[in-house]
Formats: sequence, structure tokens, C-alpha cells
Amino acid sequence: MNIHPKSHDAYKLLHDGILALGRAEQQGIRVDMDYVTLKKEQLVRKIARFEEEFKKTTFYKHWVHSRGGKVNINSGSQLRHFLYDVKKIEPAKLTTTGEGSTDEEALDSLNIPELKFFSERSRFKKAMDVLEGFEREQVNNYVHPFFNLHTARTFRSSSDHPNFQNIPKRDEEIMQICRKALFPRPGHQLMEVDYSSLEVRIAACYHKDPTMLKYINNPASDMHADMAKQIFMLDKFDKSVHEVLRQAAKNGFVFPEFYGDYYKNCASNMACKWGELPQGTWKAGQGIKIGDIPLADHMISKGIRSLSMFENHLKKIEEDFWGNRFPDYADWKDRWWTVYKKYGYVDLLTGFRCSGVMSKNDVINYPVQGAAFHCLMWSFNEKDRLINKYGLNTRIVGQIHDAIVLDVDPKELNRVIRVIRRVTCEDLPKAWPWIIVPLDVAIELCPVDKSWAEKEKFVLE
DNA sequence: AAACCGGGCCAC
DNA sequence: AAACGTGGCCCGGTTT
Repeated sequence: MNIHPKSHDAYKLLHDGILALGRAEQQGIRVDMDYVTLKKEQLVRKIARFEEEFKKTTFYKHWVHSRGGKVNINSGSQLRHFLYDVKKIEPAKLTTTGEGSTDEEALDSLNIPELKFFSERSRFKKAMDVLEGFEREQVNNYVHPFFNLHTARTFRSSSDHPNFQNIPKRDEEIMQICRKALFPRPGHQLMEVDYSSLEVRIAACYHKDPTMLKYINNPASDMHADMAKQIFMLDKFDKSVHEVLRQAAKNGFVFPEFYGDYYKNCASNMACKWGELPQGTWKAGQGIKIGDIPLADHMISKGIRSLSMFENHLKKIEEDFWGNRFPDYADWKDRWWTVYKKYGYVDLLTGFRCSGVMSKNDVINYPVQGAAFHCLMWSFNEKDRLINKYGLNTRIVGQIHDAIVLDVDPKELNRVIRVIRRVTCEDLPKAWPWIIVPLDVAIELCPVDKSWAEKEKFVLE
């Protein structure tokens, strides 16, 4: 892995970047330590309650008995041994080294109700870890997350102490607990600017697939809804009614396929993890409603009567996906792999070079992931330069791969939004002509003096 | 006691 | 060919 020897721009991007990121690190994000102290006390009690309930179960008592009285509730290997060696349950899922898995999904499919206390405990334990991280790293009520440009194989960034790039978001309750700790400076407001579907758009700059370019250029079109229609065999697709199916198609098929997954994994994952599909058994009456009909009945009526039939169905859809829908994208993947095998490296559109031992999936993913982040980095640098040039009180405080987080002076709000839209969506494509797709950002804003949990969509009037 | 590793889980 | 890409952190368990 190295930088393309001819690319001065690539050096400059990182040199400017490390300075701009350093200023964000120095700025920091305010932590409400009174809240952290109070919330930690509540969490200690909450975690203890789940633990007590769990310890009352016969499942736990058997576990303790099997070990002669000593169980560590945090020990996955002890749980694994008890489930798969002592009780001789067939693991629903294996780890990479072939052991029985004890992750939430695996435990769920064992249908052991007592384990619910265990998984609930884990959720709040996670929140506890995040708050303890903030507490440990704060100095005078500010955390200063580090942003590294020298650690990721893809030329992305990483963050640590504390990691600003993996604070819980999707589990609403856990998100609230964690993000209620983070505040702007007094009198200011936090703002997040996200590039919309950045990796998909940057991938299109490499492969230039006409169908994908059409999807990107036409905001009324919807690739994931189209795939949901095809996968679930629906003639018409009402997005508001079928949002669950759209998400299932997006997260269970389209993105995994882009990353290099294939139909077999997609089929079994979709059947149990996404879209509330029936658990592989395809029993009539199961699943969400399509009109008045449960999804399972709908699929059965279309001739998909079992998981293996669904697998075969997805196999055909995959062939159509790469063979007919995005053939130029598929060609690009093959070409890229051929180039790597011949020369031993692939070059990013941003002047960097990935070399070393890579799989085919690596070869198609690294350049996209890296170049997408570099778009963010360029915008970050330019925004930082303008804040300094104009002498604003607003500060950039962090970055999450395709998003910038700012601590905004409300008096400067309109100006900041204007500048950031111009920099991210207009100036960047002018600076980098290889960007042949429109870029778009979504802005979220917290009220003045409110925490990061209070983010709301900001709509330009 | 430190170093290392696998597994799990959070983010994009 | 290969079979989901990139990170960081916590934890238990083992090796050094």
C-alpha cells in the first residue's frame, strides 16, 4: 500500500487533512459530565436488574451447575461451551474459526426465552461502555477524538480515544443514552452534514454503468424499491407501505452484492434477519402484510414455497442484476481484478495506489471506499480553510467517513449552510473533474444548547 | 504482568 | 476467483 509516485495532489490532500483534523481534535466536543455520572448510576442499576432476572432462570442455574458454581456472565466462551458442548444444542451459526456462535442472532434462533434478559443486559452494557469512554477521555468537560489518516488499508480515516465514528445511532434508546452526553459549546448548536449515498456515486465514477448513472441522475427513480419489487414479485410498489421490504432489498441484497457477497448468503440472511420474512420455514400466515396477505402466503402464491426455492429465486435475480441491469458495473469488476492480477496494484481516482495481497472483493472495494472518503476530506479541508479565512466562530469538530460534524454559532448558521452546500456539492466536482455524478448532502441540526441526540432534519426553505 | 487473539458489536 | 469491505473497543482466555 503506497501513494502513487506521481501524485502531488494526493500528498497535499493528506497534508492539509492532517492539519484540519488536528484543529478539530483541538476544538473537541463538550461532554455533560453531570449527565454522564447520573446516567451511569442508572445504568449500573438497570444492568444489575437484568442480571438478577437472568440469574433466576433455570437456564442460568443449569449453567452454574455445569461449571461447579463459577460462571462469568461476560464470557462468550463459557456460554458457548454450555450451549453447544454441555446441552449439545446444534449451533444456528458458526464463527469464522468454526466455533458455535453466541452473537445475538445465533442466540435468538435458539428460541431460549431466558436469554432475553442476557441480550437486554448487553444492550445497556454497550451504552455504559460508551459513556465510560467519554468519561475516561474527557479533559475539562471536552472530549478530543483523534482522527487518523495512516491506519486504514483503503486510505480512509479512523478515529480513537474515543472513537467518534461508532457512537450508537440505530437503536433509538441506546442512541439517546449515548448522544445525550455530547453538546456544542455554550450558546452553539451541533450540525451534521452527510453526503447522500456517496459510495454508490463514487463507484459510478469508476464503472460509469449507464443504468446506475440513470438511477443517480434521476431523483425520482429508486434502485432499492425496484429491487424490492423484483425480489418480492410485486407489480406495483408503494414506498410508504413497503418501506420494510425496500430496506430488506437494500441491506439484504443490493449493498451486500456491491461489497461482493452472493445470493446464498443474501437468501439466508434475508429469510431470518431482514424484512421479517418467515424464518426459513415459509409457513403460511407468517411475515408482514402485503395488503391483507402475509408475506409468506404471498411468496407461496408466487411459487416460492421454501428457503431453497427463495435461494434459487435470488440466484436468478443476481444473474439479472449483474448480467442485465448493471452489466458495465460487472465488467468493471472483472477488468479491475484482471489489472490487479497483472500489475499487483490498483489506482484510486484520487491519486493513491493500493497494492499488496488483496482478494477480488478488496480490489473492487478499496478504491471506492478510499475515493469516497477523499471527497469528504477535500470538503472538510476547504470548509476549514474558509472558516479560518472568514474568522468565523463556527468550528468543525469531527468527521464520520461521509459526514462532517460542526459546532455552529447560531449567528453564522445561514452563512455556514450556504458555504457548506457550495463547497460539498459545487466546488468539489469543479476541483475533481473525474466526479461525473451530482453530489448531494443532507443536513441535520440540533437546537441551540441541545445535545447530539436532538438532531433534526434541516430543510432549506 | 504484558502481549496477543478471537469473538462480539458499534459505526460507515 | 471467491463468497460482505473498512475501522475501534470491550471482554475473557491464553501465551510469553
